[in-house]
Amino acid sequence: MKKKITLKQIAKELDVSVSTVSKALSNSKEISEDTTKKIQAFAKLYNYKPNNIALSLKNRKTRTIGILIPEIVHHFFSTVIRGIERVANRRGYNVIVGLSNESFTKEIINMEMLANGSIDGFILSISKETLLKQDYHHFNATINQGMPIVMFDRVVNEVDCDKVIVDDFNGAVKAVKKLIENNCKNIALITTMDYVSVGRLRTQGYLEALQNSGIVADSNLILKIDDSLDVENNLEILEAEIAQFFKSNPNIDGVFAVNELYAVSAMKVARKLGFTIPEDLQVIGFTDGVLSKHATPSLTTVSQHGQKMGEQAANLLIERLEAEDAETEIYFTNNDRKRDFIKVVIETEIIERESTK
Amino acid sequence: MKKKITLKQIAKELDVSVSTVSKALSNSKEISEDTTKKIQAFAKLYNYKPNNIALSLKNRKTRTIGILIPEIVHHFFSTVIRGIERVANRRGYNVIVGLSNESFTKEIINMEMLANGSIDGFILSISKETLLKQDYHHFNATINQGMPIVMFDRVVNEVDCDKVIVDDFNGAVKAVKKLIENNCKNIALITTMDYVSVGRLRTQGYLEALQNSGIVADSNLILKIDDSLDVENNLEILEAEIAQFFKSNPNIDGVFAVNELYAVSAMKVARKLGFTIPEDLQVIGFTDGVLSKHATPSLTTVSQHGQKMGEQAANLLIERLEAEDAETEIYFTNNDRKRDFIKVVIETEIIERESTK
DNA sequence: TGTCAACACGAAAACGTTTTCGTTAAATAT
DNA sequence: ATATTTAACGAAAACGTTTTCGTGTTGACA
Repeated sequence: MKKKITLKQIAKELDVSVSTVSKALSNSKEISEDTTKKIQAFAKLYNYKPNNIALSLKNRKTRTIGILIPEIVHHFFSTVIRGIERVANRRGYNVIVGLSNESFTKEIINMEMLANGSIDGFILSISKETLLKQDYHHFNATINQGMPIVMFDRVVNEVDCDKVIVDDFNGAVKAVKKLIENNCKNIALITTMDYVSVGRLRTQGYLEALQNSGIVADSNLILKIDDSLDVENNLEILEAEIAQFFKSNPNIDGVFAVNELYAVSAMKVARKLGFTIPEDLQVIGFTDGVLSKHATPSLTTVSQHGQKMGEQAANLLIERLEAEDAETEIYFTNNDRKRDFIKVVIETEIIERESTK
Repeated sequence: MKKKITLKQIAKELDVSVSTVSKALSNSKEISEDTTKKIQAFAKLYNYKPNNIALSLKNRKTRTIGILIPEIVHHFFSTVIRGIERVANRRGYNVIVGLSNESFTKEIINMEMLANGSIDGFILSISKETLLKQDYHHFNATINQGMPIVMFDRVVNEVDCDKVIVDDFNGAVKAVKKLIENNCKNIALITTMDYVSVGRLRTQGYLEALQNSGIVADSNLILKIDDSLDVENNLEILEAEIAQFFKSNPNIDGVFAVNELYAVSAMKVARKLGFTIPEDLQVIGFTDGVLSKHATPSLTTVSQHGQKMGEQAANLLIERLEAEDAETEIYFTNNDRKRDFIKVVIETEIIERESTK
């Protein structure tokens, strides 16, 4: 077992100083051609690679990005990670991921664990519990310590940082508008409780689209699911609620659901109740994932472009990190003040499939 | 912006030495009660947390685990990550993830990027391209450098390390046996090309189950999909192949597919061709993911227990890491030799849903 | 009064780098 | 012949810790 070799060992072996080895390996012209050749050959032979931790300590930066998300077994979040990883890797960064599991406490613990030097900045999406508590001190605390944060999807005005979101509002507007154009007269909304910001925005979009077309919203046509319970493992409850909803409102001919699962479940229930899709009932979901694509009938959705969000977030973060570098290196840089925080809005797009006419 | 405070700054502020501060914070009884109190109060006030990088450098271990997987937008892999993260976090470790994207080169680059001190050990699943090339030198190289590896799911005999796999063979046997018991007479297999080990094992299981029941396998009933093409984005090709397959073999009354997508696609195609499921045709897939649960009809599957695999893998790795620690700390430990490499086999389980009788 | 422990703390090394600043010897310029 | 530059290298500091080994000051004891 040959442990990784260090500069010191190379130096000893070749009977030169550590500094000489370091310089030779970086092709410093302080070192003679002969010794440089000799040292580089030796280093190559022993497959020398500088120790990352030592470099991190010296440079006071780790070139790794911390990702903190509520849940990883989730198509949307994994596409975001893929996006982040893509650009991070391309730009020479690593990513380290933490999962809050939708818990406030785990979010804090994870942040503290990573904020002590392990990473240069965060990309995160806020946990449900945190949104409920509306306690954002941990975000502001880490920002105050000089560690930049980029938030995506589930963001919040109370924290000053770069943000990447999808245009939930207009996405919903587009979807409902499409249903209206397709001649739906009684469009239902299946949504979550209000505290997750994205759910609220999509609900507002629904209302807006109706109003724009001169339709008065009927509160009976809005079904709010309590998503504090784990729906994935309580599918029957969800389906029962939806069934009840359809039975109380037999005139429904269009459904807009704020996520994929609700939409697919709605289709499933509706078909059992005798609806034909899209003839009797048209359905549009939000978030374009695997379910939408493979459902029967396949689901028309509002695409969220998770990967693009991840890429944008990573670019924002890295640019800020490297701007900071420049700022400390160049002494007087008043002309190049830190840029303001920006909010990137990713446009949504309707992907038409079989669940609409 | 208050940057994180260091021992040195505390020492200066309180006019003591760095060593005193360090000892006081760890409650060393070398330090008087008075100074200890004072220092701890000050540290708490300024929210002192030791710098992780410095600790890593000093201890020559990072308490972080490197995960290297072919793809993250994939239900199975994300459940594995969830499992790893769960136990890693519980045992005080972080996880850093790299994606090989099924590419040999990216796998190597990622490994080298992480192996230079950033992590203590790897948990990985081999990329398709690597399996094709059968070139495993990078795995053996990192192991030789003293960095332990745990492989899961896609493993290979040529590398000596701990492994966690599912019982692909017996899972397939069980599934096909179930179809036979359910009175299927002509059971088809939809599988991949042979080079991914798991596909091969599942195929063998299929053959074994047939043979056990005295049925001669019919090669016409085996459809091999070339999964080098990106099926997710070429669904039509996949479906066309399957349709052709059904048409050439109209007597098929049972299908075993080596993954979820093939199974769901088979159901979709079959229904379009007029089959009723499960009456005319019964289907079982491998890998229990979102698709299986939400398909119509929902799919009977062989569950892979991704999360459990992740947990087992993490435990194996961490135990080995901490055994190494013990070995270097206690000088004579001949009685406690390094344990042999073990292969944990996770039992599969059939989850019955609507696609079988 | 002199010896020795106990106490409370500091100095320094170590982890693996990079970089600044010497230092020596040879080469060139004056 | 003397002064100055240049080439080639080494020493040491720094990043933030922990830990080993002093060291000086007490107080107790003979």
